[in-house]
Amino acid sequence: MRKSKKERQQLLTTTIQNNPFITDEDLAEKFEVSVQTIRLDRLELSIPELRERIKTVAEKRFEDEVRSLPLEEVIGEIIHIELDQNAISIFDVKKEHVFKRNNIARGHHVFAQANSLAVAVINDELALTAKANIQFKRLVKLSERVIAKAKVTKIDGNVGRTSVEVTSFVNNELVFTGEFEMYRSKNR
Amino acid sequence: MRKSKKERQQLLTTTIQNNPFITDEDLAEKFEVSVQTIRLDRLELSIPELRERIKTVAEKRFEDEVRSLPLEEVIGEIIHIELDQNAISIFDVKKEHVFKRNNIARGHHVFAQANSLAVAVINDELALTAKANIQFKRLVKLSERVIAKAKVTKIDGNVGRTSVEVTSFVNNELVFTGEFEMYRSKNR
DNA sequence: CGAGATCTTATGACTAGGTACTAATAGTAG
DNA sequence: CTACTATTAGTACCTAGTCATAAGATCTCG
Repeated sequence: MRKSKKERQQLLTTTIQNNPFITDEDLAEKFEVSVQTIRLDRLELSIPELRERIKTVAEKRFEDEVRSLPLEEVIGEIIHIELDQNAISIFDVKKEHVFKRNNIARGHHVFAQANSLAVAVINDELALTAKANIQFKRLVKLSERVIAKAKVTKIDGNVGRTSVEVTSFVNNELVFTGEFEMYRSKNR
Repeated sequence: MRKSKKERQQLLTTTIQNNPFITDEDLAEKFEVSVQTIRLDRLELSIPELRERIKTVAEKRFEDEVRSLPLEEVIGEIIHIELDQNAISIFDVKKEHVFKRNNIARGHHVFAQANSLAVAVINDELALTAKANIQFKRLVKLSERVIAKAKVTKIDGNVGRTSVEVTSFVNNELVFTGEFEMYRSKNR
């Protein structure tokens, strides 16, 4: 039994919400219409294509992961700080921070140092990472000393966001850069 | 300065781990090699393509969502149960379960009924949804009564997984089906 | 140094899952 | 019947690859 357009579109919305991984072809089969009709429906309903939907779900997951890092604890030792200005921390790479087979530091330790410093430099105990754009420039090895320098580049009081740039060095060689966008609780 | 293949591949692994959303083209630029070389590297390292990586991240997120539903509470009323065999529950759709504009039930309530029944039918207090393959067949409306029937289709003691099939009806009309794969704590 | 091995690059054919556009057909209402 | 809406089909193009082949560049070792 064929459904009315109105009915089909409503069920389509629900179906996609509950399974973002479904192709237009499978939807066409499920609703007993052509692929083109499904696409017209999606267009009308402003529902993005499969890959875009998947990407959106994945980005949420990625954000979740970035956020769930242990922010309470500063990774490394802060040797200088001017709140809402800049800060510097030192992190010595130890055995437990590296892969056993090659003594290369796991990426997330370097990231964690930078991220926690980005949090610490903000004059707000409840600051939280909203977004991060990061780059690893060079491998970091066992026994190396990572110097992270954080600089607050923008404070936007209206939307409660603060931008922090972190660069990390080993012996004056750049090993990591990150641009962090942070929530501040004061204006949230 | 160009890196050795070995060095490049190690850094490539880390870079992708930390940013699964990066294209081969961006990687090629970053490492100052051709796109083909990046692809050969990925092949050698068994790192999947962008879209596959994104899908994997998204699937994890989706699973997280399915799992984070409130499983402790049975949605609806259980009117029949034979543990590790089958079960039936009733769920009356109320005002708070529907969209205001059209009185159609939000998909996740129908799912939650089925999922919680799948949990309840298992003779294990700590059962958890590992995976679900679900289909909405028909819209469910305000004041309709959803009858969910769960059947345990497979108990695999070795890997601690149990399969449960749930079908939901309104006035004997099929509105939802789901196949749930559950963790059981006893053999986990 | 030269040969062989390894690595890198380029090209072409193909895939999946679309978007955008055009046009024809079918169904419905006045 | 006409006008409108809904549906279907087809074409050209896109992105981000995979796979295969082959040539060029670089490295290593005798």
